[in-house]
Amino acid sequence: MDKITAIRGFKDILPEDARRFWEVEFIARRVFNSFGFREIRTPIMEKTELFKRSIGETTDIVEKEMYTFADRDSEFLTLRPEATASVIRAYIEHNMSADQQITKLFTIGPMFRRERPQKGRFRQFNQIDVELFGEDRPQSDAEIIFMLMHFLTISGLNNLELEINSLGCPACRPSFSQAVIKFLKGSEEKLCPDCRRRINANPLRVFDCKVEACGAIIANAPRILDFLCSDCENHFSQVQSLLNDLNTSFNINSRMVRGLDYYTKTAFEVKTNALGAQNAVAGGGRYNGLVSDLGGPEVPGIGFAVGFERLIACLPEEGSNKFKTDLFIAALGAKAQKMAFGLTNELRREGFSAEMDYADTSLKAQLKKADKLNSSFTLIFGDKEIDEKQVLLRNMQTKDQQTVPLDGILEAIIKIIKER
RNA sequence: GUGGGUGUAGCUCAGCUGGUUAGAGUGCCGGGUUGUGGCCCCGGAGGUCGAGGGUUCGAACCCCUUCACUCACCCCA
Repeated sequence: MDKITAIRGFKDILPEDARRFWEVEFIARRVFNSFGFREIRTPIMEKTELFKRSIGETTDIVEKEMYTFADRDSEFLTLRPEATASVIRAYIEHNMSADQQITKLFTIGPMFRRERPQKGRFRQFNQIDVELFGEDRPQSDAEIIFMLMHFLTISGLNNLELEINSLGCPACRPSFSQAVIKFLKGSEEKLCPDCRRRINANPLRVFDCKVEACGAIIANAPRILDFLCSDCENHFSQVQSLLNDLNTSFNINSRMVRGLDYYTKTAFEVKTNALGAQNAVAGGGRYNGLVSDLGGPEVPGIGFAVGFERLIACLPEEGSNKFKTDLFIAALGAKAQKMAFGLTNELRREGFSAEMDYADTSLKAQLKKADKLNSSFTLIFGDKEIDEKQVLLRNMQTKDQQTVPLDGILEAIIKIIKER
């Protein structure tokens, strides 16, 4: 019989990692709440149309990376490849813009993209996603970037590099795009095959090509920042100055483009050196036209996504965070076993972690098990102790052993555990 | 979708130019202590050598096919 394994690119999160996920989620909720963001949970599947309209028909994500299938009534559904579209859909659907001028939301959960897996890249992966609607002033850009950096820092990451750029808006980006295409066509022969393809498909992508020859050419390419309209330019310089006020250091990367079509004005990325080729731990930007594109009101928005697995991969290895057990009960003989079974579960009902060995093996084996479970105390008793109405309580660290009257044993144990 | 690397015990890995019962460390179970854990000593269990085919007297090792994992490209968190 063949073993059934997990789907390629889908990973089990084993207990040790699950705990780290839990810890980071806990920090995320606390930080985001203090900045006024509230959690929303949206379905992991949406109508395919939603992603086509938001992410862009010609992006790689939509063209070849989505898990899309026909439902039984032949409607096309897609496992979400990112969260922004779903959050905006919910924002529109529940008329949240009518509720308050500014809406701050975050969501945490799995995303799906059918890419070839590699370090830091999986087909199912988790993102922490934050969105802010209804505010276009540069303060909101700076605030959300500041919050992101703060969150990553107190999660335990260091050596982070924040890069920002402005991608312009529908008023100024087209002239830049044209200038880029013109420039690239001028030196088309010297570009790598990928970039030649990109000239037509997605010209801005040429900017982060890793081929050296392309890099040399691109160094002289037009820069988006020279093409910004006065509104975008003003916005961008204010974002910079506000970030400076918040002591948030950054680099301007005029060659940074973002993969999704909907970004306008501010775009940002956080990079780390601990991830191999997939070095972006978080990325985001402003998307002022997206809400209305999806059928909602004219509401500006800005947001970011953190790669959960990538974040955790950057965290320093921490050692002894072993699972702890308050009490192990070593029972010898049938009568003691029966009593231990009740005691173990009563203790659990009181909120303490308790374990025992149903196998009724040697005391040595049971103590070994207690040790393995990292228990603070072990209660030891057999027929002799039951007859004498006195049981033994062993402190596993100090090896001290005391006798405890069997009468009122539960309360006595709880008291001792609490005192520890 | 394209390219490179790797598949041997639960885990990490040895295994020489092909040679007969495939090893180590660690983990697991037991014993040394008839009722006392960690350290130490001793013993045991655990493998269709990723799968299928081929070459050969003989294959973990060579050849072909295939699958999986992994890294990188593409792209992205």
